[in-house]
Amino acid sequence: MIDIKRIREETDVVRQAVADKNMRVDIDRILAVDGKRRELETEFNNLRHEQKQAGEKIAKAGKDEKAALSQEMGKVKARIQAIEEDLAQVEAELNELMLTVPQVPSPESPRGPDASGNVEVRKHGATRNKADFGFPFRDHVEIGESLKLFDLERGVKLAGSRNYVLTGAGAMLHEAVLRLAWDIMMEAGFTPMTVPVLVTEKLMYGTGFFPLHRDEVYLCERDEQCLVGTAEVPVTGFHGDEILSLDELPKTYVARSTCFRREAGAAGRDTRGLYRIHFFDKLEQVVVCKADAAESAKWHEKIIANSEKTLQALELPYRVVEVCTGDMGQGKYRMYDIETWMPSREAYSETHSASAFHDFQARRLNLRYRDENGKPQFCHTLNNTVIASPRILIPLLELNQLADGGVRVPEALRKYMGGMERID
RNA sequence: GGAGAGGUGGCCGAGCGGCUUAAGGCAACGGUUUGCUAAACCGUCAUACUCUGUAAAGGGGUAUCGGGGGUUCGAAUCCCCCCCUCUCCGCCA
Repeated sequence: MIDIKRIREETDVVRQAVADKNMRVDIDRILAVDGKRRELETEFNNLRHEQKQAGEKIAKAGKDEKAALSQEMGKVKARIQAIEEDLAQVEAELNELMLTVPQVPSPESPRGPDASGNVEVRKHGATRNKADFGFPFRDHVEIGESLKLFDLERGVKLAGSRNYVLTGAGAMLHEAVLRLAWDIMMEAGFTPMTVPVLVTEKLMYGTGFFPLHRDEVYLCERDEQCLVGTAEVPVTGFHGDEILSLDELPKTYVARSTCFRREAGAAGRDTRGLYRIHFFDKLEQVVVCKADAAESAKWHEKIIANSEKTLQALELPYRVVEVCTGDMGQGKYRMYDIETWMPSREAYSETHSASAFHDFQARRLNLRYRDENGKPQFCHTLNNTVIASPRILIPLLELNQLADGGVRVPEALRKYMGGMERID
């Protein structure tokens, strides 16, 4: 959500944001409905004022006068009820429209229509293609099946397409990666938490996933709850409807959760292996800080650094990409993806996503703090993947495969795997 | 899942149709007093929208007593539905 005043006062800026983000939002309609709302509200307020004053008079009046006044106020009551009905309708429409208005992106974000407009910021580590291995390259599916690291067929048997079961050393590797990431975040001083993964719809609106991305979410409609696609949802919502004091900011949280995604728009895409699946585990970092662009930007850098540190510990080559306006999504102010090199795809592929929202989520969540002058302000929120598995196992297995068919375990993971140096 | 009791400002807690613009207390903040601290005393002490107004400020109005609907000239107060919390019972990792 953005401030409606901004739509009134900086209409062109908002229009440009809609265009830059490749969205369609009827700004004129919003302005019209907002005007109508204010008109009705003023009338409502005036009538209520009249009603309240009359109420005082009636309380003190004699019997006859009381009856006369009451009858008179009956008319006012009817008008108030009519206006209330109109107002409710207008407010509902305005709210619905407002939920679709994008955050105005950073002037520094590259402008572009889609992923093609994203800009590489930096690279780390040496990449290797299939031909560079010096022995017949096997992709992660072949490695996993031969070493019994996961079972895709039985995953489908249990839960349908895009499901899987990690087994044996595969499950161990999955846990090891998450535990390494956990320890890195503990060292960074973030506060760990466990959070519900089945949450209210209100929270999905609050974090900006609804209404636009409803199709991508599993609904438990009988209970009016949703399975989250990321721990960002409950963690960012943790302080919703609160006014934090300045001295308790920033809040730096990290939470592991299973993430559920319908992948509704991706039918037929990335169907092989563990790349695009309906559930996975992710360690997510979330920062809530004061509404200061520089402060917010500083934390954005910090949470990206945490993720890079994790990838470096895993010895994985990656690049950081700045996401352009057309690809960043409705709520984002600025966004970076980290893409890890995957030899089977002969490409860097998205494994992390670092977003700065400014006050977009905080407004929807009513997440505030009291500033230096004691005035409530909306916080800024940010989040980034620390590690998501099993997707990260794709480059991990492929890049560490050995000529003899085994897989080398990276140094940093060995202590989480009982000292195991290789998987055979 | 069954039975009962509740949900009022940052917290405690009164109010159960119109002298409530939500009493009183605690905490917090500002001030007076003081050698310092404490105490005492005085003051401030919700949020949102809106109108008015200013260099800042300020002032007026409306809404909000878990959420929604209803009754009434008038609802924190009465009625209905929902949500949540607590106690007891049942079930359970």
